[in-house]
Amino acid sequence: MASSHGKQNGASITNVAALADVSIATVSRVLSGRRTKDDDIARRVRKAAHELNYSVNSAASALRSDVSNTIALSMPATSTLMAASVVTAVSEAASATHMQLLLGIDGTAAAQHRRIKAFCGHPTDGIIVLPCPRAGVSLTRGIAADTPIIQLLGSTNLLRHDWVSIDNGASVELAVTHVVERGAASVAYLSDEVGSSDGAETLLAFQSSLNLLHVRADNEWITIADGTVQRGFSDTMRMFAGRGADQTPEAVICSSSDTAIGVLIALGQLSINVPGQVQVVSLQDNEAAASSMPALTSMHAPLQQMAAESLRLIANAQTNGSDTEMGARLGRHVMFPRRVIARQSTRESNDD
Amino acid sequence: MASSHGKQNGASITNVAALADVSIATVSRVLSGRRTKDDDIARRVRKAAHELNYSVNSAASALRSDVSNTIALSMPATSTLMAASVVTAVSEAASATHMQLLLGIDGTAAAQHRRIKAFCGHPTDGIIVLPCPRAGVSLTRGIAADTPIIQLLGSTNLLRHDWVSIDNGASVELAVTHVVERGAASVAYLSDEVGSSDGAETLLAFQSSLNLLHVRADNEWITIADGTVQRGFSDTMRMFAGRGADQTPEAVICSSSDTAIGVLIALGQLSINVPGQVQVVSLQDNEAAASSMPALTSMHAPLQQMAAESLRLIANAQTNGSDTEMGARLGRHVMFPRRVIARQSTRESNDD
DNA sequence: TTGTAGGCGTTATCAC
DNA sequence: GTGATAACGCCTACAA
Repeated sequence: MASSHGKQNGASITNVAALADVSIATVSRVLSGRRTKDDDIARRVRKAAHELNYSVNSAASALRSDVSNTIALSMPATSTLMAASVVTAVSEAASATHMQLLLGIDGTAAAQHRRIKAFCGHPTDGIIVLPCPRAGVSLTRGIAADTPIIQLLGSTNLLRHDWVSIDNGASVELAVTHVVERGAASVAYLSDEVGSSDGAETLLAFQSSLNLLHVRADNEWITIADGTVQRGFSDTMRMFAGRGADQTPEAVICSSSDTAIGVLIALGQLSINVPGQVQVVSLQDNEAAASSMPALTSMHAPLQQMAAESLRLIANAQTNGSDTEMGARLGRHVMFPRRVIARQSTRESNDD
Repeated sequence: MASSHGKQNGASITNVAALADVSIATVSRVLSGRRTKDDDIARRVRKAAHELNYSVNSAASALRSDVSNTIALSMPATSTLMAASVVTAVSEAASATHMQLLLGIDGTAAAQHRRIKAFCGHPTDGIIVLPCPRAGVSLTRGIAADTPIIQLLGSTNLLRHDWVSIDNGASVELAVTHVVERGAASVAYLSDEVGSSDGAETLLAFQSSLNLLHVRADNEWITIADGTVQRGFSDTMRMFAGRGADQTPEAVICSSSDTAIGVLIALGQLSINVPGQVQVVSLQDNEAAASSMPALTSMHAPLQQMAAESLRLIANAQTNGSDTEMGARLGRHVMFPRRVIARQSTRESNDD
């Protein structure tokens, strides 16, 4: 008769010990790798465990050892591709270190606050937090847990803990460098709304890159608007229609991939060759970028590395403990620039 | 001095009991709502718990009671908007029932198999599985757990358990009905590749809808290709350029939103009014659909309801237990049609 | 209604 | 290196 509860497969460490004819302590040691030798006993234990389809009850393990091999991830409720990529990256990083991943998605800062608090109650080795768009510094107020918390992404360090984020300035500089290395001497920039600090920071970095790399950019080549396909289409029509090559930029950098695809379609209508006459780059990748014609060169955050770094910081915080004074501490800040994914909308490098 | 382990906030049920001057049993009962009265004792307990920032140790709770309030979700590693929406929906459904969510993302069927097995080891009340694209029926081979497993989405029932999926046929019929109710008598269909069984099923259902609703669709109005913006643009140019109104469809249905946006841009170039002369609908929603000009009417799966239904099936399976014979059982199959999100690219309904 | 005590499955501590 | 035993924090019969 099966258990009437949601109980797991009946096999426990006791059954394995009985079958292997050893003590439960030995079973525990063999299966957790705390035993060096690989003799007959070890084999017997592993065989018994396999036969019984045994796997440790992580609740009991966590209860006794205070190590849960579980990390938690708290995110805002944005159904964007970026969010999906973050989840995937963190999940893979967790798997790589044999950790389970607990996920909580919340729409408001208040809900996220409760979520983080609940995570602290769970036996969790660490918590990764992507702050809600409009969250304040009170996100971890009143949460005095020993559990290490680290912030991933976001524009400011809300949690006052370790922080892993994107280097927007370095990213746009890399984009400009990319097209310049491939022969462009003048660049247009179709910017996001600068309401967000990210947008403003990126625009600023773009302008300083111009000086740094001796690139021309007329004022009317820098536009600020939404990130739609149509915006890219209309901006490009206005910028390129009926003008000679010396009155138009040799490269277009867009904040969003959708905008860049609008640019590609408009240039196609105008019979302007990409990447021959004009190169196009997007600062952010999306699903459509790889399948556009020509395929769009775009940038994306190295989320795998950022997730791995987050886990490293958690592991590090655990060994260090909270022995350091926590007064006005702001934690480490690790920044990663986006990487260029070179596709057909930019030329072969001159360096090759 | 803080604990040197990754230990949680020091407060345990014993501390709360001491501070409230009651026994731990009373604390447990009050906090789990198993005590009806709301007298002074209950208040004292809650106050003490709050002051100590106490939250139950779920590992201990799960160990003792065999109910973990945790469900697991196993997904393939596709960084798509759909995947993000599924995760969000399941997370919200879990939160609504006060469940924690354990997430595992895997790229291969073999990895997913291991993942599901690992989930069974954890104290988990149920497992929701989105099968990897090319997974076989061996996905749960050798996993004889009492933990209920249910399949979410996918084209075939791989797990031979309860299954919650999308009704593609009903969805496309709803799309055709939508434009017909708004005055269209002829419809074009820009289909996905029919390599997937989903695509073929949808195309078939589209054709049967034509008869059912007495709608005209010339052969050349039905095209099968990729789901890009450019495809929509070029198909539309070919279909509409230089033709009179009696030679063109009054509505265009697209499998993908990107394709539909290409259609919108092309119709704009041809000065054909949307939705006045031609209505446009996409069978799938994406980020860009709401911000296109005009905003794109599209469909999306009712993932919140599907997630809630999944949890309901899990809860149901728990009470039923595995007392029913498991021989050739295939489980219940619950199908949901996509819903129409009416935006500007289709007209006001005649019924209004 | 309340308190007491036993046990969930595992790991840590101790003797051997 | 091995085995007996005590904890981990909580829930729940059972007794009061």
